[in-house]
Amino acid sequence: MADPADTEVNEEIGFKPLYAQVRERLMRRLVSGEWMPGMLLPSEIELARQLSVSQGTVRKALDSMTADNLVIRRQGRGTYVAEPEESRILFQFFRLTPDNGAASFPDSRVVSTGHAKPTHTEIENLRLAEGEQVFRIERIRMLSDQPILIETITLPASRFPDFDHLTIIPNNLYRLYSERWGITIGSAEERLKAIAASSRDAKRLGCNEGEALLLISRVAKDLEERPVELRWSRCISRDIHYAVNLR
Amino acid sequence: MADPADTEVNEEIGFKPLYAQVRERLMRRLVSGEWMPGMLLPSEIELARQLSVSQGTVRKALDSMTADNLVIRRQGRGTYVAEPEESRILFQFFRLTPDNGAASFPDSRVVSTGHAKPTHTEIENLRLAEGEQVFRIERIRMLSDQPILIETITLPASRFPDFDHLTIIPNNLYRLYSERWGITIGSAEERLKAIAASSRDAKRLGCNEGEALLLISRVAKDLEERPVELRWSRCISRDIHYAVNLR
DNA sequence: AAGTGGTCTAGACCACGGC
DNA sequence: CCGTGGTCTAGACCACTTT
Repeated sequence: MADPADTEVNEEIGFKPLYAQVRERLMRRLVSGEWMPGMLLPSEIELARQLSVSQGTVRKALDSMTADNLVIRRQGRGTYVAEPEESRILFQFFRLTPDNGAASFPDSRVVSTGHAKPTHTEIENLRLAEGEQVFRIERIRMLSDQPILIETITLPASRFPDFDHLTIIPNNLYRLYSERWGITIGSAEERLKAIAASSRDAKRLGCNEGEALLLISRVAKDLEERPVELRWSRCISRDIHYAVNLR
Repeated sequence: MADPADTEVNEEIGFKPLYAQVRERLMRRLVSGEWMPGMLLPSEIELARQLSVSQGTVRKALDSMTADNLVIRRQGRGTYVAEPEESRILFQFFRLTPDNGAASFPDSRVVSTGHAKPTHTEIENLRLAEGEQVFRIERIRMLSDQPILIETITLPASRFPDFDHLTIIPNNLYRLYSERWGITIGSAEERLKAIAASSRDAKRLGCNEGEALLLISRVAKDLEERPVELRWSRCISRDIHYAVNLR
């Protein structure tokens, strides 16, 4: 029962190590909603028994999921599904940092919301089907009461039914996606450019028209790597920078 | 001999797993220059014998070094010290990508070079000692013959003796650092802002004064995490973006 | 004391590359 | 063919957390 060839057929060129197959089977249970954020997973030994592999193989699968921030392991307690908790989101998905001092979660003020027909860019980035509608949110975010950025968030209406029924839009959207629609954001791709502030953005941000702004466009993806959210942020980078670690 | 406590003293709170100790011992041999880029390391079994640990422990140490791009493992051949080769550098340290098309290594044209007294910023970022001199390079980089960025590179003169004796300054500086001074760049921290083009930069880049530019400031570090190079790049981001993957 | 993840070992077989 | 790294297993002990 320990032979890789026993548990799954290896046809043609497509060999996959057993631990990768185990990871996929665990991922399926995550995606299906069987294991919700915050929940305790079965122990390594129990999972090994269920999947008919050794504890070491389960461990290697769980280690790779830990590296991707999908689960959190605590010695003596067990393995938990990662939660979209503020401090983690801040660390993982928010790269803006004050030039002096530590990063913190910025407050938000919603400017507008509503359904719309998607633009060409939105259709491409969110891989929308023909005729699919989107929901847009525009909001201003501030650090210590200073507006620092204005962002336009676009969601495929089909994956977020009744978004417009929300009475309030919380600061931490990724937690909302998870709790209300069971959608977990697992990764994101960001692209940065420098642009000149439009008169509209300048007015909202309280800066000069034509001032250089950092434009951050983000495509956030779920656990199956499907694009879920498109976000355009225009940011005053006078006292703030975008930080990246290269290794 | 397999007991962690045997091989190194674990005092007070400072426990370190055996594989981490092995990694440190291997790192020491890398840093010392015993193993130069491109060289073949001893096999896992041989290293295990030398260090009196199991092959699995050596493997865990080498795996973590692989994750940090310090060594490259090839099944059937062996484990090699990573080289500052163009395609790898491009992937690891160069995040600028054309909006349409793949990234490529930009050409360079040196504008000026010379020794100088460091600025306050340079002293801080490079952690220079009192009175230490720096060497500065200013160059323009182009993609398909279009100037896209101008960069100012600052090096501590003490770590790069006779830099001014160079007849030509190659495009791939990190390979030069490695071959000429045995300095390997292992990681870098980048900070991005949007700024308005100065008249000087505008002239050199062929853009309008006041146009929004992407400012990228990078501190590159050696294998011991000591800062080695400071680089300020001002980039025209009209048809180019800075790409980041968040996971 | 019992259960969990974390570390370490030893041995087996496989896939790959060069002889 | 042999030696390499890659995978998988089984079993031991450790450190941590809860009961």
